[in-house]
Amino acid sequence: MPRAGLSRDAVVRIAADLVDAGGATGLADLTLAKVAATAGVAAPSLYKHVGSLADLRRHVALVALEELTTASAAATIGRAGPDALRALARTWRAYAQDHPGRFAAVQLAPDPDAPEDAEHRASAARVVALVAAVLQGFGLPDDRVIDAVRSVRSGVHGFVQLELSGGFRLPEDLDRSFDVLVDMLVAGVTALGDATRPLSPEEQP
Amino acid sequence: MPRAGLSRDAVVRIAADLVDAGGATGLADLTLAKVAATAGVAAPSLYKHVGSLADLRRHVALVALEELTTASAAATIGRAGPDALRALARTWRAYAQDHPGRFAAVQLAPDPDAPEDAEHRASAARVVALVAAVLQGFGLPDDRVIDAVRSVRSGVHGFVQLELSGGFRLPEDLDRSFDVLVDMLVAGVTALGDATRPLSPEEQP
DNA sequence: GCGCTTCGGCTAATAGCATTAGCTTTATGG
DNA sequence: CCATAAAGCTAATGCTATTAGCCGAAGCGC
Repeated sequence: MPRAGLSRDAVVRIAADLVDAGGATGLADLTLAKVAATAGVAAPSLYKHVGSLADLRRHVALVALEELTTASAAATIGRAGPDALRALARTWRAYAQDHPGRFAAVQLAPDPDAPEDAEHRASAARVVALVAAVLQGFGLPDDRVIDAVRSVRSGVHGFVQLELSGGFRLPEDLDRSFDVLVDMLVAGVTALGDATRPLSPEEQP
Repeated sequence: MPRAGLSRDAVVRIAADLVDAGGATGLADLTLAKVAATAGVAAPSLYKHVGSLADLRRHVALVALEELTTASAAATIGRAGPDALRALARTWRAYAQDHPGRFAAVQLAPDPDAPEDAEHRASAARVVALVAAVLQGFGLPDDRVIDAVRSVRSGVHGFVQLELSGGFRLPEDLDRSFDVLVDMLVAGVTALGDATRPLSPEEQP
């Protein structure tokens, strides 16, 4: 009986692909049985590489977070302000469309206390830090950055989530609606900076 | 052997309560076994009142949609424009905090084709129509209403979702962040109306 | 009050899942 | 060439949903 030559990474990769193939509910529908069948292995064998089904889901989330961070960084490099924010939003939506299951995994919140979730927490924090960095270009006061980050995450995340779970009816015009939302966020974050910055000469009343 | 006196509504109510007790993941964690235990009945007996576990989840979603619609209507009656929109947003967040499991069920998208989902589709459409009605007060051009509705839903839904799934770190300042987001949406929708409306006399350049 | 029908419960059985325990074989390193 | 660790296996447990078929309780016509 030849050996399958699995590894933890291989198992996670198989799971990530299965999860994407299952669309928006792919993560919920993930089972060890399917992973084992795809890998050509008996289900209990997976426990040599992964702690549990929940553990596997967490690792899929990690992969997704890393990919999303990498793509976001690539998309925003060399850009600043509204330009960077738009690129960031576009990247997130594109990632969700290309990887619906993985994107659902991004939503999995790590346990704030569990030590085995430390890597997950760090990875999630990296994405948030990236958003914060992009928003730095808007000259926000320090204590408003967190509000802006949360607003942007909420808007983009909410749109993408609704879109890929079928929450919007007409499939047409979705691109335009997304642009409208992103414009709102850009304007909102800009206003958040202006509200507390001293007026420039040409803005003087 | 005395009879339990169940009904479909009673079963759904028990399920809805269980789902709320389970927090953000309560809907995913719902099982017929738990419902049966709570009702004091054997699991197969539930099939006299409900078609399947998925069917039960769908009915929970229906209850949640109805409750959310009722609460939203009550909160926005007698209000218009920004005032109404703010009240709507506040109501959604409050509902999600009071009923995290039910709110997660709201996210369940009905099958656009399945005949048994007709009621679900109608109920979901009612909430959307209510949002559209609230946004009427902003004087948007007809073909922009849909963009505004989607943006508002995305922003509010996304924030609430992230909040109750633990996606935000510091529990403090969440109220302020939510206010910032809602202000962005109000300003954004207002701007969407102004952009295409002829300028009033005092706005003439 | 009597019987019939319907309805709401039951038990038993099947099948799929995650997970644990313990065995066996393969690779690997000395 | 052998010892050991890693990676697979089968068997077993216990949970889940779901189906089938039984049986007593409630309500109805008479």
